[in-house]
Amino acid sequence: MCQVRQMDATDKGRKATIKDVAARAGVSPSAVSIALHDKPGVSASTKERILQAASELGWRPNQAAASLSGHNVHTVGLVIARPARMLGLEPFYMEFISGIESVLVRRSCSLLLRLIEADEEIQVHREWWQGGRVNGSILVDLRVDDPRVPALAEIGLPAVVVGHPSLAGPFASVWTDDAAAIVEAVRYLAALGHRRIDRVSGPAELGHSVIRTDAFTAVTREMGLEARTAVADFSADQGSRACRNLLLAPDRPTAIIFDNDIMAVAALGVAAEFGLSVPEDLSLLAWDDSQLCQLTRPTLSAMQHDVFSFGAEVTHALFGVINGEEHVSHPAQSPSLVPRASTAPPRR
Amino acid sequence: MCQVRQMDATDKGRKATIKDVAARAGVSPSAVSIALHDKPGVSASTKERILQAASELGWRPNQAAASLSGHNVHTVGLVIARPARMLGLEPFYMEFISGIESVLVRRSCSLLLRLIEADEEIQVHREWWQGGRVNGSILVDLRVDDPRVPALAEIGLPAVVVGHPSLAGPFASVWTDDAAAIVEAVRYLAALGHRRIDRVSGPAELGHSVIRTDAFTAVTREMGLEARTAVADFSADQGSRACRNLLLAPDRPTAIIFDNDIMAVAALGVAAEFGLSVPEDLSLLAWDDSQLCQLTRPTLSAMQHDVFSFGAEVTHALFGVINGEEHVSHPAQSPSLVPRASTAPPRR
DNA sequence: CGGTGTCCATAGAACGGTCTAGTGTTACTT
DNA sequence: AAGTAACACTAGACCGTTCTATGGACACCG
Repeated sequence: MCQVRQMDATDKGRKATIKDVAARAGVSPSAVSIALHDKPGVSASTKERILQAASELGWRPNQAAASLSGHNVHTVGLVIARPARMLGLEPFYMEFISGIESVLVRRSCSLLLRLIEADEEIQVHREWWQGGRVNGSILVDLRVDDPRVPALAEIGLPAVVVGHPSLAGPFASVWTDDAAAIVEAVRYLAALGHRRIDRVSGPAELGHSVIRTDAFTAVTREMGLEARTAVADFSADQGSRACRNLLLAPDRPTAIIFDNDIMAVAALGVAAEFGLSVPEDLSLLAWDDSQLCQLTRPTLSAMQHDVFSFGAEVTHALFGVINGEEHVSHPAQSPSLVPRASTAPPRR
Repeated sequence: MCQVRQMDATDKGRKATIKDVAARAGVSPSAVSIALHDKPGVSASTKERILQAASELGWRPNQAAASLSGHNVHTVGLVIARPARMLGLEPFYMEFISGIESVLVRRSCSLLLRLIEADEEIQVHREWWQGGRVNGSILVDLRVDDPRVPALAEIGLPAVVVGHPSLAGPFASVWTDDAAAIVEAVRYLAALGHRRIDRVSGPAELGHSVIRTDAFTAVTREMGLEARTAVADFSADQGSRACRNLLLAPDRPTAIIFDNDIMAVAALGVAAEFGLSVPEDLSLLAWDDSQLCQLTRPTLSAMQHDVFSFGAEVTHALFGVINGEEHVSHPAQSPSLVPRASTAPPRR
């Protein structure tokens, strides 16, 4: 792909190296390294002189070189396996990334981000970790028996899993209690009087879909409700299709729960198609509350979840892992119900 | 900050190096390097054997090492100077980043992303470029006489500026013709019959705000319209405040143009506060069309702009620069007007 | 006065690649 | 058959750090 750095680039403003700094301060490169890292081994006065020289030359240590000798690279990795187009549409990831950055900023760290199409995620992480380009990574969208878990544990990548510990294997994890949230959602709708509650889930292979589906099945059965889950992929398209299918069934639901906000918004359109008014004929409940839910008419009730803080917490946990702390895993705040205009008792 | 990699990490799954591959294939490390890069110097059979050995060991060259010897690092940089919280709320950046990734994916490249708070952007780029961590960078949010331009040109960073060539100095740039778009917007509103058209702009120090403001002033004067620009910062808060100020003026506007979509959405709320109905009493026109504009009631007319493609084009241009191509600068598609329900002829 | 620490500072070997300047082999000229 | 060109391959320097030895200088101790 892209070529070697341009010639006209390298001869301009040749970068200062540790040697230049050492020469200017009249010491050896080793002394410079020691001074920079606040290690014992140079006198206060020499250190002063070295730092002075470094700042005069505008020198910052070359991280690639530092990484080669096994040092901190001030970078964490994130690989997302979704088509690029979708990333821009889904509020979740951007908020999550913002949350990550909010922690990184404080430590002057960067995020190495890669979107992939197929199943190359393990490769990418290997390359990043073994190539010393990241200090650790965040793993998202865990599937059941995710192959990443054994593979990345094997190479010793410091990582935090976003998802339930049951999915995380030996890795630390930060998760939301999706089962509890599903129970809360179902109880709420049942309390309003709904007896047939359906649900549109995310991809079945995702670990949290499974957890939610299991909890949903259990709680509805326990409460003696009619229930069904249709599977979609978080996109508006598949969300509306799934919603349509549910509404076409002979025993039409009076309430539907969605696994994200995009699909719930799409369902508003489907309800209109069917001539159903929301919430009188059909209640809709979204997940991953975002601005979207407040901008629609009617506004959407949602399981609210502070994704920004979630991202921050995950990143915080990752630094815990990197620093070798124990007991890093913990649940994040559970989604909580925000009733808005899209849920109400069923008609009659 | 974070520590050196953990011990229990490095002793697990020790990474294969070029030497291991060389040993297994029975050749020298140089031969491996040559084979990997498809350079002349090894026979077809040896090359085959080497690649075989490499794949058996799962070896990928260490990019930090490669970077040290002046090689491609498959990474481009992006620094954004906004508070982390805002990033998640504004659809623009996420779509822009998705567009960038859509091009990077095809070349197996990563994006190195950094959010900063103060004026440290030049530092970050220096570190990345001189440290061989990126092959080039994308510069966004250019200000008038932006200090980044001379500083980064000086160190020879390959970069593409997102913004008008007049802001880009020696750098290549990709830009939208904001002046033409402003003219289109004003002509449209004037054609509907509006005589007093106001505008809420982004921060005055941003280069494209200046360009839009100048064009706005020029075209309204030329057409003999009353016009005024209030300055905000793209946030919903400041957007509504600015909008309120404009509506409180004795000669109230019948139409307002906004510099992004968030502020336009916020203005819907302000109109409601004032008891003004949109579009009868007040027409609103947004910029940077996104899902938001279609989800509000009434839907918002907007200057539509394919931000995803824009990001892709910018990235494409950056690879052009990195590969030493000439004539990389070019305008991107101009925003075009999408009339929806928030614009109409003024009452009476 | 020799031995033993402590403190400063340095030399030099990694780290994992790339690349230049070779060294041997062949094969082809003449 | 000697000269040479083309090819296959390698030794070793180098990139910019960090880090482990190690060496001097000086003070303190017995």
